[in-house]
Amino acid sequence: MLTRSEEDHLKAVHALLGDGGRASTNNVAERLGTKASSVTVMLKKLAEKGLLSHAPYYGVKLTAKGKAAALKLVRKHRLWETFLVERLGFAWDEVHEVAEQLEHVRSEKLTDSLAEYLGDPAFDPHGDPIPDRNGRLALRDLHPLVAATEGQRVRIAAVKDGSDALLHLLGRKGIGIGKLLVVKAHQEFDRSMELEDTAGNRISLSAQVAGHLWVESAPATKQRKG
Amino acid sequence: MLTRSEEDHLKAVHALLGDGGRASTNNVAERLGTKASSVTVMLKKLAEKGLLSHAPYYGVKLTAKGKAAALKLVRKHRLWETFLVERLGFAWDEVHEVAEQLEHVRSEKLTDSLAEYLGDPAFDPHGDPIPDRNGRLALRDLHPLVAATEGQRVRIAAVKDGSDALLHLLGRKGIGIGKLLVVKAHQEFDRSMELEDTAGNRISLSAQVAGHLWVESAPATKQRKG
DNA sequence: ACCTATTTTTAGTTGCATCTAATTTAATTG
DNA sequence: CAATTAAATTAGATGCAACTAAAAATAGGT
Ligand SMILES: [Mn+2]
Ligand SMILES: [Mn+2]
Ligand SMILES: [Mn+2]
Ligand SMILES: [Mn+2]
Repeated sequence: MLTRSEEDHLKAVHALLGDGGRASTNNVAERLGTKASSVTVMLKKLAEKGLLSHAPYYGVKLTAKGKAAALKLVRKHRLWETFLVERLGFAWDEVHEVAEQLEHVRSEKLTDSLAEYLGDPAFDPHGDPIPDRNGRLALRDLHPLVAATEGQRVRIAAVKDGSDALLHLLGRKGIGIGKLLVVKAHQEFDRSMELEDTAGNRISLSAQVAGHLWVESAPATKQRKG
Repeated sequence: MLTRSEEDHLKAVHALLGDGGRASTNNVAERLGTKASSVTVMLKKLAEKGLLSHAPYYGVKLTAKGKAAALKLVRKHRLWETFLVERLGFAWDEVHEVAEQLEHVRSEKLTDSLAEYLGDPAFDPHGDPIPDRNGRLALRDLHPLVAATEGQRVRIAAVKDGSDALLHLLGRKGIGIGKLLVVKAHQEFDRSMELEDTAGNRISLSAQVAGHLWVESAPATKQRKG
């Protein structure tokens, strides 16, 4: 049985490794708002419990057991986010903090009932995939928006590493998951992008904002969502 | 800001006092599955924070602030129970433990959105009243089932202090909140009761079980629920 | 290859929530 | 009303999760 703190550390390690990155002690500490020394102690404890292997001064690697446990937490976090947005009417920039608490509620039945209630969603409100009961993730062919060429039609598919402030800004600009856009221009000067939505509205995104957006190529004919 | 343990102690004190009873250190400890010495320490802390007054060796009384905080917790607990039963399909004997966790999730917006989503219910799955935003409870005229006279029509309105095992048993006997029953007989010998439902099925309840049930008198003509 | 800056770990401390054991206070009863 | 019993509190210990400060190990630059 993991404590709440152990769960948060495990999830942080998983998230950092998942980005192809390395889960350094400092990285984890920064993500959790604690200090490196505290993280070292927790990593030792997680290693003790067989969730990861820890080579002091080198780094950390999740075991199969650790990976499975982390995916369960990710599943719970994203299911709750989905519930908050789709059922309770939260904005997508208001859910993270609450889901951060809800993910620790312990009940297999709760998680599975919630998933079923929501229609076993494959993606959360930020476009992140929701692991299924067995930890499997839906696969998609995503591209960074900033790599899209002028004239290309794209559909917003995910916001990666989006702070609440970024999400709020995007919301105000009318950008959400599923939104169809046409790339109008890449500005050489500041690498900002000009886009146009299906209603003909112009949307300008700074390089910093656009860099967080991932898209699917959108066939000109078919269309899923406004 | 209260810790989870402080919240649980406050809620226990409120529940024990509410039954007209006294919230003795031992009562609280038993309710929480801890020891009296631990409770003393927590009561001192809650008194420190202005939620209750504690006269050592005498007893404890909630302040207005403490009462309000306790009612908020009760509200959250019962709203979650309602959600679990009405939306996620939990049985009424499966929700307490999970709600015991969910009640500690901190978010005003979550509580209010959940209440609204559920249609601002006034009673939880066990027939207990759900405090509104301002801590107000719906009033009803309830009577103990064991005081009902032979031939009387009653509607099950609440199960008081029901363990999960009791709730499960009642469920198996087909008894739930809103159920209409006619009292057929009180057995002198063991104080058990014979009842009949609207479909003509006979239900026999031991004194121990019947003692937990509270009813409204049911007018012979009008009828709310099967 | 050595020195230095950075990262990580270890050691020792604090606050919290529990426990057991000892003490104190209150209640009961002969 | 004194003695006994029961209840509550205090004292001291433990485990957890954090911290700061000190030590150790690694990585880079000359
Ligand atoms: Mn969390
Ligand atoms: Mn998300
Ligand atoms: Mn609780
Ligand atoms: Mn209830």
